[in-house]
Amino acid sequence: MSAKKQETTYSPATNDFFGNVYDVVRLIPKGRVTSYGAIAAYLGSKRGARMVGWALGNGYTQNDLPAHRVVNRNGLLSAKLQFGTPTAMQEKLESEGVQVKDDKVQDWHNKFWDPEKELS
DNA sequence: TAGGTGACTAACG
DNA sequence: GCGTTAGCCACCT
Repeated sequence: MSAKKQETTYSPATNDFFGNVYDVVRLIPKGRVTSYGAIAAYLGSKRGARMVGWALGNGYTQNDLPAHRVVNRNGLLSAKLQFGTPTAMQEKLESEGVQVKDDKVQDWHNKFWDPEKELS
C-alpha cells in the first residue's frame, strides 16, 4: 500500500486521463450521448477508447458518473451488461429523452455529443 | 518486474 | 458483407 490508488473511489485527481474522462462524461448534457472514441480523441488518444471504457468500468461505482451516456461508435449499448441489468442503461437513457431500441441509440447521429466541438 | 486484460476502433482478407 | 487481426494505454494480478 504505497502509491496504490485502488481506493475504489477513483477521485478525478487520479490522473489526467482518468480525470479528463470523468470530467468529460459529467459534462455530457442530459439527453445527449457520446462515444468512447470521441472522448479518447478529445483526450488526445484516439486509440485510447479502451482506456475510456476501462476507466468508466472502474469509475462507474460513482453514481455521479453518467456512464450510460457513453456508448460505442455505433451507438450500441455495449456496456449495458455492466449496469447490473440488461435494461438499466436503456432505462436511464430513455428517462433522459434518448430513444433506445434493440440496445441501440435511435437518431444516434443527432444525439451524438462531440466533446471536441462542444468543449472547444 | 512482467504479463494479462479490457464497456473500443479501424483496417484487412 | 462478415470475421479476424492489430493497435492503444493504463491498471491489476
